[in-house]
This record gives sequence, structure tokens and C-alpha cells, in this order.
Amino acid sequence: MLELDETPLRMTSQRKVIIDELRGLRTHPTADELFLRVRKKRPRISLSTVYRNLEQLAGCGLIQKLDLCGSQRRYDGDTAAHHHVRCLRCGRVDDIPSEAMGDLRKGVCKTCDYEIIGYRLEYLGFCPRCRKQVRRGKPVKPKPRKKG
Amino acid sequence: MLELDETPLRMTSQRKVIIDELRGLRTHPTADELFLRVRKKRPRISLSTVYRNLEQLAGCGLIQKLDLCGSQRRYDGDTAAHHHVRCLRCGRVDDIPSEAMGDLRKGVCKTCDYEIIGYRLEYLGFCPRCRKQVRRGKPVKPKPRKKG
DNA sequence: TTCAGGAATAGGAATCATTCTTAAAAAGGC
DNA sequence: GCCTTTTTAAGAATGATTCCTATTCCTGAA
Ligand SMILES: [Mn+2]
Ligand SMILES: [Mn+2]
Ligand SMILES: [Zn+2]
Ligand SMILES: [Zn+2]
Repeated sequence: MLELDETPLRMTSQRKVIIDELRGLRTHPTADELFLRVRKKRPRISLSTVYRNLEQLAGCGLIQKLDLCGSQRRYDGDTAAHHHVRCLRCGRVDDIPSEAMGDLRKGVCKTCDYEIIGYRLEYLGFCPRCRKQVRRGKPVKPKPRKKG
Repeated sequence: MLELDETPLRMTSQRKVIIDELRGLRTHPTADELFLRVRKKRPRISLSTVYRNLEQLAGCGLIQKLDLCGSQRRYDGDTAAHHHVRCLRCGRVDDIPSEAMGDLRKGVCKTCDYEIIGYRLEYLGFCPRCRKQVRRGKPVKPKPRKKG
């Protein structure tokens, strides 16, 4: 993993507080949850600074941006690959310890102590048309905009 | 599956066009993609009518609301449980035929013709605290709002 | 068939997470 | 300390979705 002093990023105090706070949490906070915490240490920080830094830190591989479902994105200070559980009632997100994976389906998960109701799975890849484009090195555009 | 004439919903012409159009598609459209199509048949329909009806039809189990990742929700006329593939380049979403599930990981998926790069998995359930609440019949609140 | 009351609609405003913009401040190399 | 580049704070803009409201449409009972 890239370390703090190897990044091309200047280490501002805001950046330091954001990454420290996130790495100290096991709660997979949203940007605004993190903002509320970080603000206690740097009361003048702005929400967009939090967003911008989370984006950049994730770009450098120092943190992980979670692309889960739900209306708000969550961030993870743990950059190892692992899966997550979300509580259907309160929205809390926890890690699934890797030993628990594989045969985990329903019932109570011994290692994470959740009552598992189901899971959501989405495969990602390239559709037949895009496979060709990608091989020819055409850039991957994220998503087009529409208008009424 | 609940049929059209068994719902508590009045069958308005807008509703009929929306459900017919969605069921005729295999593309998992977003609300506004569907709006663009439906508008060709009923030019005066509004986007909020499309949203409202998709919500209600999903509530009756006549269609499926897909809770995938990405910034826009998608809808599916097929109410059977199945999984999906999303193209990382163009955003297209297709079905994963059920025979292909289980051992599907990477490489080219024979049945769906995508080059599979990975998948996104999120388990859903109740956290230790909420398990108790849910058993006592306390209502499941979707998600609280915050303010700065 | 008519009609009253409930349900649904069109259109637009409101909401909310996220991204963008800009002028001013802070880092770091010298 | 000085200069160049990056970063910041603050707020505006964006875009998907939800909400609001006056009007129109259905439908069941008379
Ligand atoms: Mn995690
Ligand atoms: Mn489908
Ligand atoms: Zn919970
Ligand atoms: Zn594609």
C-alpha cells in the first residue's frame, strides 16, 4: 500500500486529519458523517474539502471508496479487499471477515453477528460491444448525461 | 405474481403504457429512459408520473425495483429473482442467466457474453442491536436525515 | 346514466448528495 | 523571505428523486 509520505499530495493538516480519522474508524462513514467528526478537530474545514480529499486519497490508494448501494457513498480506511454487511434497519455497514465468506448465505453469521437476510450481487465487466472498443484502447467513459 | 387486474391500483392509461413498455424491454431502464419512451405514446405524461407509477407497481410486486450501484435506479419488468451484469464502459445492465451463477467469477461468461472483471457483493441483514428491535415488532425506518 | 368522493395526473418546486467554481491562503523548493 | 503550485473555504450548480397542489379522471352506488 502506498504510504502517506510517498504520495504526490501535499500533506496539509486537513488531509492528515481526514485520513487519520477515517483510518481510526471501523464504521465506513459517509462523507458528511466524517465531516461532522473532522470538524471537531478543525472547525473551519468545509464539506467540499472532505469530499475532495476522500476522492484524492482513494485515487492514491490510501483509502477505499465503497461503491455499495444506498443513497450515500461510504468510505473505508481499510484498503484490503473484503466484503460488507449492511443493516436493513439502521443502515450500519460492517465488514464480513474473510473466513465467513464463501458459504455464507442465510441465518446468523457467526463471525459478524448479523442476522443475514440476503445479499446483493452485481457482476461487472464489458459487454460484447465494449469489449472490442476496450481492446483497441478506446477510453472508458463513465456515464453520459441526458436531458428531457 | 400479482396480476394487473388484482391490484388495488386503478388501471389508468398512463399506468398501462408504463408497465407494458417496461415489460417489453430487456434493458433495465432508468426512470428517465423509460420516460423518453413512454412519452412517444403519451406525449403529455410527466416524469413524476413515471416515478410514482414505478414505485407503486414495484410495491404491488408487478415489477422490480433494482437496487444496484450507480447513480441512477433501474427497473426490471421481470420479477423473478436473478442477478445482473453491468458494463463498466457503457453502463448497460443485462441479466445473468441462472445456470451461469454459482461458479461464475472471472473470464468470459459463456451464457451472457460479457467479459467479467469482477463483482460487487453486499450482504444484507440485521445488526446485533436491530435484531432485538425487529423481533419486538418495532418498525423498520429506512434512513434518517442529517443536517450540517 | 349520473354523480360524488377518492385516486391519479401534470407541472413544477423542493430536497439532498455530490461536483464545480473562484478568490484567497498555505506548502515547499529555492 | 520569495515564487510557483496546490489546496482550501464558501457557496453555487447539478442531477436524480421526491414532494406539493390544483385539476382531471375513475368507479361504484344511486
Ligand atoms: Mn470495510
Ligand atoms: Mn433483470
Ligand atoms: Zn441495525
Ligand atoms: Zn458496454
